[in-house]
Formats: sequence, C-alpha cells, structure tokens
Amino acid sequence: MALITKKIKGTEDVLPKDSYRWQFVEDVMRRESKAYGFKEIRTPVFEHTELFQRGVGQTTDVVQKEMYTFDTKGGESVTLRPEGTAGAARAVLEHSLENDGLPIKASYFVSCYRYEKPQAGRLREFHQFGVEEYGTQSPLADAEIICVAQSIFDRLGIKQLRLEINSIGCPTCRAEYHKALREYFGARKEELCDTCNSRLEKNPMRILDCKSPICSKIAEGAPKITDYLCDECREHFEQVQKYLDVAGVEYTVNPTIVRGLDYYTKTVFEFVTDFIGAQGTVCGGGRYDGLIEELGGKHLPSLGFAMGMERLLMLMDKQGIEIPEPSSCDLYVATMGDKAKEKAFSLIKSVRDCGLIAETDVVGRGLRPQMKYADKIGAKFSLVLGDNEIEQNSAEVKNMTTGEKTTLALDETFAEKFSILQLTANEAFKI
RNA sequence: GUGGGAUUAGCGUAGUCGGUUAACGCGCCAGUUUGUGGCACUGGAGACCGCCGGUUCGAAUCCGGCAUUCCACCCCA
Repeated sequence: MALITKKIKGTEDVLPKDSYRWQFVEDVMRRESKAYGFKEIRTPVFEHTELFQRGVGQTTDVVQKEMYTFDTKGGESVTLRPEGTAGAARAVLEHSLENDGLPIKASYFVSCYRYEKPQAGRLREFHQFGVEEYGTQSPLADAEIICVAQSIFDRLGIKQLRLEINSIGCPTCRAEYHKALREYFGARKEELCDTCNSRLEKNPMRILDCKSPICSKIAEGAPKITDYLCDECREHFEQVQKYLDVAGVEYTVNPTIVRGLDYYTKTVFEFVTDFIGAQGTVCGGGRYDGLIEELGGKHLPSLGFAMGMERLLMLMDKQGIEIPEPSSCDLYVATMGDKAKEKAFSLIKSVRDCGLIAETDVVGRGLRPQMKYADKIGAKFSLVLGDNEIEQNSAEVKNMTTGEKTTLALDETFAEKFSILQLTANEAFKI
C-alpha cells in the first residue's frame, strides 16, 4: 500500500463506528473526577524539550531514548509530550495558579508520544486520562486520587483489577535506602544481569523490579524500603492506608513498585490486570513533592495519576463489558423524485432541530435500497415520501421494530408530533 | 535496542513437491417487487497475492533484504 495511505507505526485510528466506546469511557471519567472536585486543564501537545528533561528526569528511559524531539524553524528544541504531568505542572507555575487557592485540582485528557517498539497495550501515540493535585501534603489527598481512579473503574464495571501501593520515601530516607541496597546488591554483583549492574549506581531500586529470574530471586532477600522510611514518611504511608481502609478501597502493599519517572516521592501505586498481556498497568501514579521546585517554583507538594485509555478499552473488551451503543438514526426519510427530495430536506431539518437524528438519501438509491439502508443503520422510524404524500400533504411514519404505521401531516407540526411518537415508542421498549 | 510468529479483495480465510482466467464466507452495489427494510435467490464491483531484488521457460508458492503487524524482553499508561 502506498505510503500516504498507511498510518505511522504505533498509531491507531478510531473509526466512526467505534468512537462511542471512547466517548462513553471519557464521559465516566469526566463525571467521576468532577465529583471529586477536579476541573479539566488543556495544555499544548508539545513543550520545550528541557521541561521534560527536568520534569520527567534525565536518567529515565523516557527522556533518554523515547522522546520525539525536533528543532523548529526558529532553532528551538521542542518535544511531543511523553506524559501529561510536566505540561500541567508548567501551566500551574506559569499562571501562578496557587494564587487561586490551594489545592489546585486538575484533570486532563492527553495524547502522548514515545518512540518505543509497539506491542500489546503499547503504542507510539497513546492516550491518557489523568488527575493532578497541587499544594497538599496530606495523606488524605493520596487516598483521594486513588479513590477517583477506583470510582472510575467501578463505574465502568471493570473486575479483577488489583491496586498495589508502596512508599518510596522522601529524598532523605531514600538516600539511606539506596545505600543499603547498594551494599546488599554490590556484594552479589557478579550474579546480577548487565542492566541491573548499571542500575546499581544510578537507581538501585529498579533492580527490585527486574523480571530476570536470577535478579528477582536475589531481590527477594533485599532490604525493604518500609524499614528505611523516616518517621514522617512512615507515618504518611500508614495514614494513606488508613484512609483507603475508611473508603473501602482494597489494596496490597507491594514493595517492588518503584516507578520509572524520577519525580515520584512517598506514595506510588498501580492498578494492574492480567487480562491484556504483559503491559498490565492500566493506571499508575503517586506523589511528587519535589516536582514544582525542580521546575523552578516554590515547594508545592503534589500528586496525581494517569490511566491509559487504550489499555482500559482493551481491558473492557477482554472482560466482555458491553458499552451501550447510542442510536444512530431516529428517522429515515426515503424519497422518490426531486420534489420529494426537497420536501425531505426541510422535514429532516425540522426533526434535527428537535435534537433527534434524521437522515435521507444523499447517494441516489432506489426506494428499496433506501429501505435496506434504513434498516442497516438501525433507523427507528422510516417514512416514504413521493408524489402521493406531497399531494395529500401527509405520510405514514413506520415503526421499524413493530411495523406499525402512523399517519402524520407534512406541515410545521410534523417534527413535534414525531418527537412525541418516538418518545412513546422508546417508553414502550423500556417496559 | 534484542528475540519469535504473521502478511492473499473492506474484514475473516483457502490455495505451496513452482504450471492456464487466484477461490470461499461475510460485507458492499444492484436486481427479483417500475411505492416500502429484516429472510431468500440471482447478478455485479472489488486483489500490482506487503515491497524490492534473486533463482527459473514460468513465482502467491523457493531464496535474500526491507516494511508493516502481532507477541515477548526492556520500559511504561
């Protein structure tokens, strides 16, 4: 196939017949996050490259090898966002949103870009919904954002999704922990895989996450972060768990969750499933108390999560969760002849103005093919318009489910009468 | 970046010891009914057999490279 009719590797089209699935999920996300007091923020798809280098972290894989970075004609380096938090944090700083009062609670829908090798649940362009909360160090906020995610999953009817939480401490106690890990793993350096050896210096916590059987075996005996948390961090983590208990949210503490973005502190969490292959993390997030400072702002403790839209949709599909498909046509007007076309055009306009979905033939089909088409698109009612109807100024509206016909006048009262007709029909189906 | 599977019409597939016009189902368009859908029947359109090169009298079929896709590693949502 020619290049110009082929989509770029790792990207997906959402076709008209499928877009209702996205809209349904997005509606649930909007509604639930709104109930928790979050308002949507929209930021640009690209930012100065340095924002991501500083915000996401120089040592991360995302920054080191996965960003879509390019120079503009003006010579500045810009990057397609690889995640949603950095842009939101930038906007908070740029507009001094802390002056509007704390906490700042924002939600977002973003497309993200990472140059990775595509596989199940991993694309080069993917979409996230997320929430951000700035200006609170309370463990209540940690529990709150986890509740937002949990509520969304509950509303969507998702089952067998486990919540795993951990605390990776603050810079102070994490330094202690890193020291302990380096001592422990350093003693068995020879046995570790190559990547873990390189992790030893820059980020030893990642070794805990290694999938290699040898490394994970060694990691089993490694020091636990929970034993190294400072009093404040330990207290914070305990409080988060207490609030989750109060909210009735089930979770397990998993000390191997470390997360790959540098900005995380204290609480980290993931919602994980086994239904969609190896990339089973549907939602990931946590606290990043140092991020705003890192970007040049004052100390503003913050937290948030992001969930992957594609992974979520895939999960719902795998679990057989049915998403209600909205009606695509309330009234189909079949026409015969030019006069009828004209009449039909004004008729459907009046019906559309009532907020209903009306269609007529625009491709020049015969009568029978028009009826077949009406059936195919799931029209609830149909109406045939020809010379007879125009002469009598009335037509039979046919209920496509029952076959029942109702005669309506083709005047200015038509749209209103039709609305009532289809309303009663809908009621009848509900019973 | 590393490794394995796959690639034939819009979709799902058949077709390989190399041999005429590449087959089937679904879908699409129309007719059977010159004024009424679903079912059925009839007909039609639609394929550079992923791309490039090689072997051969001859390649969808064999060989090589590339691309795309699926899956896994890595990493993450």
